[in-house]
Amino acid sequence: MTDPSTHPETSVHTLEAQRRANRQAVADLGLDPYGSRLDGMMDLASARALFDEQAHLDFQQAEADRKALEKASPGVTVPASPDRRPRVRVAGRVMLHRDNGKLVWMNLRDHTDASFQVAVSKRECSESGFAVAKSTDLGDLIAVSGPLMKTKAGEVTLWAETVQPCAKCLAPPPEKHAGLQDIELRYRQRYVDMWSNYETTRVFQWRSQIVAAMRRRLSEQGFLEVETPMLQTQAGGAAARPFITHMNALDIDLYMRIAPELYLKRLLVGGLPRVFEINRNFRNEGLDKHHNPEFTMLELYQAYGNYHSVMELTEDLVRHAARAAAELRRGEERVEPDGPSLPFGALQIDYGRAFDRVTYRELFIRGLGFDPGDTARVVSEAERRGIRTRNDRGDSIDAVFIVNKLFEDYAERTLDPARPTWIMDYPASLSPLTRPSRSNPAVAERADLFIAHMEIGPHYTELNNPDVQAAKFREQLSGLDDEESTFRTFDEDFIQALKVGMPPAGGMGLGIDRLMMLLTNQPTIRDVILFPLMRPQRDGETA
RNA sequence: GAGGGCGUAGCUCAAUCGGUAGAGCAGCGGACUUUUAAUCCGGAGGUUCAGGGUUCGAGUCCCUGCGCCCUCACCA
Repeated sequence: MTDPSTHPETSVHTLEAQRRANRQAVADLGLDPYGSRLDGMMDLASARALFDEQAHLDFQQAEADRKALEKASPGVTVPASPDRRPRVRVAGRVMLHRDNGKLVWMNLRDHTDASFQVAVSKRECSESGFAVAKSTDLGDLIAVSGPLMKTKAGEVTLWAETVQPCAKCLAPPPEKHAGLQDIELRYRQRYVDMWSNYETTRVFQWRSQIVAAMRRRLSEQGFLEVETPMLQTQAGGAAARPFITHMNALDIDLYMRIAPELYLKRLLVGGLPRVFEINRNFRNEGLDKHHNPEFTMLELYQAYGNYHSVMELTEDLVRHAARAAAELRRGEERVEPDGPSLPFGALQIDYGRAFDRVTYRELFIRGLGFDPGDTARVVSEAERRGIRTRNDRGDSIDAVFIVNKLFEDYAERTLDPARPTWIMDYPASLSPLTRPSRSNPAVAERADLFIAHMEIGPHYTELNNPDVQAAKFREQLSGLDDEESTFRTFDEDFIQALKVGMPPAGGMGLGIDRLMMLLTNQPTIRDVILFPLMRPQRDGETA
């Protein structure tokens, strides 16, 4: 292995070469530019909070008195002023560097504070600390210790006594005011995006804390978090194309899961009445501002519940999450601290009031002006609007799919995006795997939550009759084309589990990424996923 | 998968009808002990995404490829 630092001639850019030289200047002081263990460290926000106004004023006064006395009595040595100012040791990334000659001003950033001011004076700082400050580049990590004071302009500042290098930033940093703007670079080099654009770090801190609040809420309500297989021998629980991988030891193909559903239901059979999982699903499909091939889903099952009971649960959970988000985002414009209402782009979404409820049929009539059961009208209206009513072979497409196309294009869009809304009671024929309503077998006991025109999560009354489930599996399999039938199989073991007896249950899935877009006000799913999938770069390639 | 847009200095962005590729920041040399995107003086920095073509002349027009973004399609 060759150390690139000892071979700077290998196409090292000028700017990096300069930084390597500055790193050498630190090494020449006898210091390790890459630092070492430091105890008694404090984050920047905690340090700032420790500032003591009175101690600062007392010290200033004492110093003024001392200097006056020295002036009045030349030759007399006056003892140093008593200093009760809190002393702290902090570390951070250097965001700004203002070198005034014998006084260097820097602004540090860490995960708690976007800008924390440090002053390094040749008079008060250690000799090596001052030298380190002089050779510091933007983007370096440094540790600083000293008392907290306030400048003339009123800014809390660490007046450094020591400055130590922690890590050199050899890569030239983004523009110091605008930050890293290039969208592609922000995703590819998230580690630069995060420190350069402080908002990015905050969004991911919020995401983690909001999900933690949701976990606590579910735990309080008796739900147990579990982890079920991601590598599955058959990809079940949803209708989606899976990723296929291969296991060498058993020489079998495996599927990355598209949903945990069939395993979570096995746990209901096993006797856990309330289970949930927050984890990744993988779907081998397109990607856009609402889809990433791997995404995080909260899936939950409640024994002895139904779709109404899990709707109530979700409504409480989402409201609770919104409250947590509002608490974290307190002080932001259009954020109400107790959380009934949060901005999402131009919208202001109210999570406090009861979510709207509308049945599929009602919404269809509202959007289209006629009953979805009127098949002749459905076909004629579809044709009038240019929607296909025949497939490639010229056969009539089943009316229920035409109804749904009309529904998605003309009815869903009539929803108020600022009002979280449940669409309930989907046609049974559209939801073949859902339990039909006992009072009206034509509708499925299913509800879907929509916010800001995004589908957030389906809610179901689960099937627990093994014979009905088996029949529905078979029905689903019979209608598949060649491609689909390669990865859609009959899950014998799941049917076996249902034969053992699964309690009646409500189940739901909640798209965590989309919910986080809403609660952190981010326009695309990539902005709430730390490392969204990017096509690999083939640099240096010539045609 | 289809259509549209974009790709210029390390970063953020300009460049009129096809006519010598510019600025700010960063970086470099110098001055400066209360600065706030510090300021002042001086100098430096380019395979205009890659490859080909048209032209006296291409960042600009044409073709191909790569990547990103947007819209649509696919997609519980």
